[in-house]
Amino acid sequence: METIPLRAASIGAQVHQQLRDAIVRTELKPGTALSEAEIAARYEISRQPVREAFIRLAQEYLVEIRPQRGTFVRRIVVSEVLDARFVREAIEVAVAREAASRADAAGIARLQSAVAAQGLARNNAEFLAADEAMHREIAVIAGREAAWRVVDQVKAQMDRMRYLSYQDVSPTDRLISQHRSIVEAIAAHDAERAEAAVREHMADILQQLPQLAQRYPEMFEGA
Amino acid sequence: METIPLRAASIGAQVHQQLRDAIVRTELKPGTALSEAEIAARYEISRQPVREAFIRLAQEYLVEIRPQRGTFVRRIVVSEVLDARFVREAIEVAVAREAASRADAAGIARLQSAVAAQGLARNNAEFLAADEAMHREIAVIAGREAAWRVVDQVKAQMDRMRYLSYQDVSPTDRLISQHRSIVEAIAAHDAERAEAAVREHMADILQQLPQLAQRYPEMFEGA
DNA sequence: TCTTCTATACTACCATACAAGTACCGATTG
DNA sequence: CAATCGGTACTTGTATGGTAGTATAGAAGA
Repeated sequence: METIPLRAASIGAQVHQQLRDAIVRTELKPGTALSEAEIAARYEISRQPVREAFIRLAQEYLVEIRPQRGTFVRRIVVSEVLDARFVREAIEVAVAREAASRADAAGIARLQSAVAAQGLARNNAEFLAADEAMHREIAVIAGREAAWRVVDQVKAQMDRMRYLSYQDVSPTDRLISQHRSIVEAIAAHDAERAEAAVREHMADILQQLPQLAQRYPEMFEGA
Repeated sequence: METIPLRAASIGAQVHQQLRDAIVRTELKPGTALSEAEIAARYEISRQPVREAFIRLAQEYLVEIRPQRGTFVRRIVVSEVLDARFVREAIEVAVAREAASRADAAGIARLQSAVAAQGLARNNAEFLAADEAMHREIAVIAGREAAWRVVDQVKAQMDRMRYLSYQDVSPTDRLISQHRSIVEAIAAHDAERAEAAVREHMADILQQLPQLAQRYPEMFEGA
């Protein structure tokens, strides 16, 4: 048995990953100017890998490259967040329905423990991680991990908004109880109820959007 | 009134666009080896923009970059085509329902003429272009152009398969009549019927997939 | 004949240098 | 004082050279 060396990812890919995380968690605030040279200096690498990371990020709508001017973390656009929710809801509803019809005992157990883990999260970031893990698990059960990849990309815009509410004002209890409803519906192999539960959940996630847009106007696009 | 200069896209972006088209139309066949140097020479540019185009294509799952080995047009994977269809159906159903509830007279007229145009297509490529135009128009009517961008990216895998059937064996008549059903449902503001029509349509699009996989085994992945 | 080694010709990756465009600050001029 | 011009310090875009890893063909050896 040979251990596959697990090729180290290219520098460009690593930089992309790190910047992406920082942007999604709003450690890099919307509107911030990035610079190939500055980041290259910080990591002690050349500009080229950084540039390639920027290209990847631009394709994900996380930064905007303005030629000869600069590269900027894109501001949050309310309409884009709503569009992301629309797409995510459409996909996740379909995924949840399939999960409801295909879930076995082991999968249901994994879902239940995933929900339980959410109650233990002690801050917003931990909760969001547990949240994401559960949604992904539903996709796995449905045999639609590929669909999750699409959701994962689309929901980045939503996540930026959610990370802004770092105070635990967010009603995590309500979200958890919604998660519980979804899991129960899947466990009962009830596609209709699963769909309804997912839709209700999606409607709630963006509850704070208007307040946040008002509170951090410099991070949002428009007037 | 000043004419905006319309900045020329960077070379890298242009190369990306051209290669993407060629791949989706299967002019560049699945499995083909690409080469930074070779393409750079053909366009008489340097390797760097070509490399950046490769990175963009890799992120769209159209090519696979194998470090120090080469870059290859990804072979068509049947399961990925089916996954693409799943995601596309989920989104387009939601879009069609919204279109049904919001369509006005002008939009309906545009849809009807789009369907009419499909009957005039004289080859597979023309038909597919008209097909795409109509689906996009539905998204416009629904006010969900952003959702269409996601569909557009996901459906590239499906399109490669469809372009393979360049002989007019494909039952375009049937597809057109399905399109007509979708338009009628939207015109009647009947979301339920629109959803059903879209689902039926999506089921039909991949009808030829098994035959194509058997006919062009070198373009498909797996045994 | 079959296997193994070696030279060679690729590949993508990274660093560096240069080019071209933009923003801004300050001096100069009306 | 206001407006304009010009230099400077940025920015991203492109070209090129060098590096390390991979595949392959052919020679040498068993």
